[in-house]
Formats: sequence, structure tokens, C-alpha cells
Amino acid sequence: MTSAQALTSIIDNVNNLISILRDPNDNTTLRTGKTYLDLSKPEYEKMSRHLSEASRALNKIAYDYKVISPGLLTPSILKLEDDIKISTPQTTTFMSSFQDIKEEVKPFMKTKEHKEHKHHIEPNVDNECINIGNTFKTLEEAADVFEEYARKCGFNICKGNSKRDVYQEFACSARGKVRMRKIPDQSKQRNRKSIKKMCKCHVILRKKDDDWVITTRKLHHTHELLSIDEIKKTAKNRFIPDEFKLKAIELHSKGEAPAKIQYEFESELGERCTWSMKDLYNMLYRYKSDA
DNA sequence: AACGGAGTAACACCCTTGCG
DNA sequence: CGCAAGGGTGTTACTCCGTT
Repeated sequence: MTSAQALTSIIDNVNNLISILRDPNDNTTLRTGKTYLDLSKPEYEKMSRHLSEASRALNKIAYDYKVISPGLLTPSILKLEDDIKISTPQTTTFMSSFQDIKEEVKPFMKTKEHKEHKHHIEPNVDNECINIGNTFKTLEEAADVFEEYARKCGFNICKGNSKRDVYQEFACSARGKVRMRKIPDQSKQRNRKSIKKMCKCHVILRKKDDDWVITTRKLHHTHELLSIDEIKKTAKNRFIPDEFKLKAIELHSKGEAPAKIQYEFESELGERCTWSMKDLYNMLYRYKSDA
């Protein structure tokens, strides 16, 4: 089985799952004969989340493997602006079947209306912790709270504009745009994408007496949000603790190959090994340059 | 062909300045 | 007060080239 075949097989199975969830007459349904209107809000939410996650993952894999399969239950890959999307007859019908659902459920669904506003995405996550008027003893405390909210939503934060002891902005790391530079030799131009999407999501805190108060907040994004796994893989969340830096430097100085060192770290730490092979290379190279 | 390593362009982050 | 632009600095990841 080729990777492309494996991928289409996965898409096929996801489509079947969607069909089962939709069809109340299907004996194999996990919905115990309920029509979709009988589903509770948490059930809607759960289904929507899983579907969204699966769709995003498939989108990524299909893009990586450049799968354009015009057959099958066929996920057709459509080029939309700068994004590549997967759509299937099932997902379209599935989503349209929620057109008349209760208002309270709509925010959880990826409806047509939602798609049209894809450049105005506001996460459906509890944001009480960053309400306007909330106060914090320190900026660090505020940053922690905003970071926790960001993690739940699927974006990273960075510091934005500020005036010392007056105000401080914390923003989505997709804030702003990349400064273009003139490259004399175009052949040296690198194919590197930026995470900057002119995102407007931010909170602004102002100092009031000894506290920092949230005075402004904008929570909508101009880009797709990331899954927890994707967040973990972003540069900001990858770091090599000093203990392992020293261990790697020592092993490398004894002639151990970086790949072997990384393999040992991954075996030992599993999920806790947040950094990649490339990060290890960079660290060792930097160490050598500094020495 | 695959891997390892070196060099460095381009990036993210954070800050200051200045404008409306 | 809010925002954009630009500079400084450390980091990330792309490309090339030698080695296996």
C-alpha cells in the first residue's frame, strides 16, 4: 500500500464514520437510533471537535504527500486562496444537516457561514480569565493567564507594543507582518514561510496604582488555530533543558553521533522530549562556535 | 542515496519612537 | 491611547557540500 493509498483509505473510513453518525437508520450507528436533533450539546460539540481535528490532520497529510485523488469517496483537494482544503460529499452534507440547529450549538459547528468568515476566527473557549477589568499583580502573572487561554485556543503568544510601567500588549504570535528585505542575489532567497498573518488578537494591560488592568481585548484571529500537538511542535515550545544540553555536549565530544544522542533522549523521555534532531544539531553547532 | 555538519539568511521577539 | 514602523539581538531552519 502506498502512502497515497493509505491516506485515501483513512479518508474513506472517516467518511463512513460521518455517514454512520448521520444516518439514524444505520444499525451500526453508535448513536443508538437517535436522530441528529436528539443529540445533546456535548455530543454535538464532541462530534464537531473530532471531525474538525480529523479534517485538519488529513488536510496536512494530503498536502505533505501532494495527494490529489479524483476518485474515491473522493476527497477532492481544492485550492482556496493560499490554503489547501479537503472537502468530501459527506462533510458537506453533514455540515449542512446542522443548518437548523439550536443557536447555542452553532458556535461549535463549521458551517458555511463560518467558512466565509475564516479570516475572523474567534475560539470558543472560556475567556472569563481575560475579561476587561481583570487585574494582575504583575505582567508575568497576566502573561501566564493569557498564555493558558492561548494554549486552550491553539495559538502562541508574544509581547506586543509597550511603554514601560504604562501599558503592555500581549498578542497572538501571528501578529504583524514580516519585514521584507532586499536580497541582492535572488538565488539565495530561501523558501521559508512566516507565521505572521496580521492577526489582531491581543490584550492590552495598563498600570493602575500597583496593579495591571486589562483595558482592551480582541479575541478574533485572521488564521486557522493549531491543535495541541501542533502547538507543542512550534519553536516556542521546543527547548532542550540544560541537563540534556550538557549531556549531549559531553556525549558529542566523546564522538557520539547527534542522531544517536537524540535517539537516546527520545527513548528515555518519550513525549517529554520536546526538541527535534535539528534543534540538537543547532545547539551543538552553537556550542562549538561559542567555544 | 543518505547522512552529518557548516554556514548563514530569515525569522521571532522585544523594545523604542513617533504619529494620528 | 492605540497602533505602525523600524532597530537590535538571539534563534531557527534552509541550503550546500563532504563523507559514508
